[in-house]
Amino acid sequence: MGRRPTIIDVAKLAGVSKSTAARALSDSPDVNEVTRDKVRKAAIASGYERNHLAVGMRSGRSGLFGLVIPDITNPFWAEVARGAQDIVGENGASLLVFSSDWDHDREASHLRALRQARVEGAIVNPVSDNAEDFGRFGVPFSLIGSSAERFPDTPSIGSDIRQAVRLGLDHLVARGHPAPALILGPKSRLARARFLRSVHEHCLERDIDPAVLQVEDGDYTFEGGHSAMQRLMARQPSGHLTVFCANDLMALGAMLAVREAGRECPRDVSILGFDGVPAGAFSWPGLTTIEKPARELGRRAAQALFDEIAGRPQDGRTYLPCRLIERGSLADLSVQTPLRVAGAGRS
Amino acid sequence: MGRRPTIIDVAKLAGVSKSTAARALSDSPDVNEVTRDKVRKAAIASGYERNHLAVGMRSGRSGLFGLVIPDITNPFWAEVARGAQDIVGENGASLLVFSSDWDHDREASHLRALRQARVEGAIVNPVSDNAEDFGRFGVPFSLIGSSAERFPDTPSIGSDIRQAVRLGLDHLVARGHPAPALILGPKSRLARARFLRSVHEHCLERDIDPAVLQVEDGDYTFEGGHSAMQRLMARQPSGHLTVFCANDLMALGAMLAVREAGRECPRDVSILGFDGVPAGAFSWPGLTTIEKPARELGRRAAQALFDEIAGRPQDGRTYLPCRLIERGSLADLSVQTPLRVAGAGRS
DNA sequence: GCCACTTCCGGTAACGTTCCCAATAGATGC
DNA sequence: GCATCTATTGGGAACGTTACCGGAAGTGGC
Repeated sequence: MGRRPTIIDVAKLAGVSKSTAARALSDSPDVNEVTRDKVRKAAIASGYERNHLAVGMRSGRSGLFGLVIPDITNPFWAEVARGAQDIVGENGASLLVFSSDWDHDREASHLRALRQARVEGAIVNPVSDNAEDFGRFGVPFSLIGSSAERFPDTPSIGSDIRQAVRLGLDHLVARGHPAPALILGPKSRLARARFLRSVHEHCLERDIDPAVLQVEDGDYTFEGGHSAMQRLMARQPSGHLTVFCANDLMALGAMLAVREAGRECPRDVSILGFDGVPAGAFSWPGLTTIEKPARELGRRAAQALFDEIAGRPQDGRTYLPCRLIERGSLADLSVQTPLRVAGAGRS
Repeated sequence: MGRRPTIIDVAKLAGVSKSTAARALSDSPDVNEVTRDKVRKAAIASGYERNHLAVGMRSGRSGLFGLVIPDITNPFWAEVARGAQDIVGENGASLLVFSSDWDHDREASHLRALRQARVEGAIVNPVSDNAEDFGRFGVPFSLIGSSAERFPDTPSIGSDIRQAVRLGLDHLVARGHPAPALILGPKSRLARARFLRSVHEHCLERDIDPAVLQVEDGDYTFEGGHSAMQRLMARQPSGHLTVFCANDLMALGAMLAVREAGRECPRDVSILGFDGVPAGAFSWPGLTTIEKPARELGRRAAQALFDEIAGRPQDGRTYLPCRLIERGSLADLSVQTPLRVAGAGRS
């Protein structure tokens, strides 16, 4: 009894040929309802389960999709994975998940595994800046994240950084912080340039000279944000300090630096993050931040894949809007300042 | 050129039979080195990549493994997934990842998908308390987490709750908190009973009457910890309060409640968590907690699977030790108290 | 010079499924 | 009653791989 039942066993049990059994179980219209019932009962009785390996071989459709992200342990990418998982599951397929650790070789090896598994499509956040790798990938794929911009002619999904930065700057200005300091990522990263460019554009729109903005480089880590904030405070030891961080982890690190320096957020220092990681909700004060639609990113990327495979028209690059989450890390200077200037205010 | 090259193409290009080509590429000793080289070159030249679907069908080994966890978005389970991913990858296989959302039907459907994909083995955190489901699973599997105890005769991995609780209680006693209040999970959960039982055992060992301990029920959420803490503070409005929470999320919720009540942690309230989630490092104060070895859990579960498949002897149930992480949420009453009592102290 | 043995290779079958084609039977039209 | 049509079924081939079996050389011993 070690063997799993095959469709031949089912056919035998139902007293029909394997062709008929296959037809019955795949809802083909060319089979008598009575026969279909008989086959279905036989399938259940024998504990038959379709062998997807064989199906994939015969039909060319493996029912498998691939996801290659930097690290499943990173909450942002976990959300992306979940979104992709959901859509892939809804379409009756399964998802192979890989973590590349931002490593070229690992990425390449995972892509090879994906091809060998004959996945029908793959969602990738590319570490590689070598477009050729993907040109010869040989499997439908959609790219996710900012580095996808390097591959202009493939469908890709990302968050709308320009809109996100506008959202952040609007909020900062409305709260009376017209010229925030910036804690950015390392110069080597494409995302840094994009973020900075967006800030500049929006500053110009508001007649703010971008050169006025203080800039510190971090490395997208907690520690990086922490030391960047220390440098910022050293440069401006008094007065209210406002910081717009390029990600939440650095913002959280900055918050710690503020507290260690004996200053208080948001009384002395205002902090705005960018990402929407869960930890931002548990800090004190809660981190005001701009949330990237991580799960939706994963859903869209998967959907794009199915659309592409089905031959439905593709959008090319899609940018998803971000959302501002107000928690408590931003002081409202717009109320305080008029009071001081005018010396009076209602209630 | 749409077709992917097969081993027959390679054989043709190399001027040998497909049997020889297959042998050459699978490192069989029964092939001349010169021929092997010829085949290898032909394989590279044609861009051949082994079709795992066909291999799986012929050999019965799909190179696929499955993982079913409650939610990949949960940092604990993401770590588990990562551990499993790493071990599976090291063995040249790939991992199918599913999220069950603690839902029976979803779990069942994912297990079916796993069987149909002909995975060689699966790692599951079972939602179901129905052992029969797994008895007839028909695929080697290893269980992970506390509910695995319901399946005594299958290999399973979990964290050592008794050891963890001992660690926590030792630390609490050493810091001068002999009788902490407890914020637990809901009564319906097996994990709650286990945690509570361990606490009782360790209390008895120290001649502490377990009945003295205040107990509040949470539901493992941030909000649940928040309201449980409010109830606790209402019951004991003054004096130092110490709380041992059954998970970090509730501990973080409790911390917020403390702050909202105008009390301060750790000055007025000491909090000990349990899990080791990353967010605990970003709170203020940092959460002192007991870390479960999540990634190692995943690694071990995967390793157990490979051992089982290879026919290596199995341990049955394995409990992995936890680790105390000291951050700042616990006051040191052992110093303070003697000072008050004795009225003097050095420096 | 014959036999046994090793080394290497080719042919064929099989894994489980689906697709295509042909065949059967009954129904319909004339 | 015969041709035609439809509904339903069965038989084979094919997907790409590996395992098994047998054969062809070459080697060495006597």
